[in-house]
Amino acid sequence: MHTLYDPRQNHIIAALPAADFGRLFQHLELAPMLLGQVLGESGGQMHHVYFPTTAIVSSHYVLADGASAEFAVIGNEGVVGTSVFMSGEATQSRSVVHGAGYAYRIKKKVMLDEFNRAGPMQRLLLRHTQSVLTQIAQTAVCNRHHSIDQQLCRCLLMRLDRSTSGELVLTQELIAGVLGVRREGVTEAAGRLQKAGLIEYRRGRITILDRVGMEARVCECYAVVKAESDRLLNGVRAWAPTPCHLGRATASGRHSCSSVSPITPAEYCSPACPSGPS
Amino acid sequence: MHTLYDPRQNHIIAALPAADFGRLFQHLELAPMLLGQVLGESGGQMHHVYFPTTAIVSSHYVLADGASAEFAVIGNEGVVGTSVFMSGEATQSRSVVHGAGYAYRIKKKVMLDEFNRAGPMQRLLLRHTQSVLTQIAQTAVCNRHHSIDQQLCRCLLMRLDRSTSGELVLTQELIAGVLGVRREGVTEAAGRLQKAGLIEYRRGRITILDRVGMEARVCECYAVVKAESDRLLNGVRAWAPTPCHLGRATASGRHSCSSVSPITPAEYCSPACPSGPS
DNA sequence: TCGTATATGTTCGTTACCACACACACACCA
DNA sequence: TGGTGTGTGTGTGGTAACGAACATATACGA
Repeated sequence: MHTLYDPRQNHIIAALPAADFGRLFQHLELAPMLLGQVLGESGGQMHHVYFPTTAIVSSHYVLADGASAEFAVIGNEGVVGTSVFMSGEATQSRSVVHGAGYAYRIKKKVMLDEFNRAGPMQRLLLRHTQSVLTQIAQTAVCNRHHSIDQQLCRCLLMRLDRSTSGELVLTQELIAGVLGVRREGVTEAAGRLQKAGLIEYRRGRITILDRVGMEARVCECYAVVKAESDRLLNGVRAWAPTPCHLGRATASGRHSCSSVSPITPAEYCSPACPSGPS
Repeated sequence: MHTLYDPRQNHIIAALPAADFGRLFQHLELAPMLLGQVLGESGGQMHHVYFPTTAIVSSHYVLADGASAEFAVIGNEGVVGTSVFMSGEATQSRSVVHGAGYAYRIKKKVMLDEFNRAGPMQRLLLRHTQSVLTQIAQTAVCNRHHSIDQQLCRCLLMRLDRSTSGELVLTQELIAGVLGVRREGVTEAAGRLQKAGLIEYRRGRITILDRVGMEARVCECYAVVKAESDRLLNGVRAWAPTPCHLGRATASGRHSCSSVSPITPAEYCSPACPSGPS
């Protein structure tokens, strides 16, 4: 359907109505994303907004002493550079390419103008920002409560979801930086996963052998973030319902009191609802 | 200047131009916020957006096993219920009143209409959301790298900043839930702070005796979040400059390349720039 | 083909935090 | 005034992750 280089490989671009897409098309610039390339530096401004197609971008914080931790992974489901339209001007985070590939980028000013039209693009961008917000919050809790093993699973699965091939190109050193733990800790955790037959790796390349096994070992954070991301993305595409297992705290039916949402109440807890964490 | 019950005690409301404020005024409803009151449940929808004046609200995640961790504290500088205008419909977080007081609330639909005017209110809300985003991300990193002592300091200082009195009403049990650690850990940390003469406490009431000492002991996260919050807030009020110490990674002058921002470049690094962390 | 940089594996003692158990004490109400 | 509940203090042992030092293996270019 799509050619190899089609901006609509990015879900946000793909969700745009034809008119909006047509207007933006001429401003979309194909940008090769090299492993390790820095898109946005902490405290700096971004001059473009990036819509990854095959690339994977990691956003993380770097503390004064050099310690860091990732709080979001963005692939072709999202956009890098939310601070541009969030009126933030600068961002406190650092965005680095963790999976080589391509992205389409748009100049900051063009993006701002498009955002200020308050049309579909604005809605899409805000939804995505909301999903990133969820991802960050979940990461905060995950960092507090879950083991390195679980977080390694989460890290790998999130990257696999955004990867075109089944093999991930990343070193344990890099993962350690991402998770904010020691490299040795990652070596040990990865060793355990390999011994369990879940993954296989060699010098900077990791292959997930048993996806189901990984999902059984990962903490709930992975499923929650994925479900929320899917919900918000589907929401902008086809106004799909909230997955029912997300409403565990209000299962008494508060969902149905929606008055302004375009979601069809009758669709709640449809068969398409993904299964929750084990 | 303000009466005791004035919505403009909330900084976002206060930053609205007269015309916008006038339009919204009739929809602002004073709501007493009781300690422990739940404003938004995980997975549920919010029917109002809250602008705290004297109340303090804590947003946190609750994991499936009941473990939790706070990722944002919101007082009169912000707004509770961002998911309403972020097109999210539902939120994955839980918002609880941690400081009794008042807030003004607006019905969801009114808020949405106002947001979709794409005027000053939208800009204000997006800026605040960006600041919350920073707060969450920093919390994620803080949870990973910093000690309970430091996080307790951060927790207390953030609440003190948003409190009207110098005495905080919260138990160690509550703090433990906020930080996502054991109650005993908080007892020990609080004991150390008291022994050092920084705080004084008795059964559910904590007084900060030595603010400077607390700021010396807290991790950088407190200062970073506060600076970013101030920057974004000042930005919406008087289009004030980015505090110079925030631009450490791009001190070579990338700030001044702003082309679409209404910030006056000449004002960068003005004398009003707050001092950074020690 | 070999040298080298880089990635991974392994060990040690140390530390912060956890889980559980229980003693104490203040505040409030009957 | 004395009971009761809730908040706080303390101790014991266990564990996950840390910090540092070092051993080994792989990929790749000279």
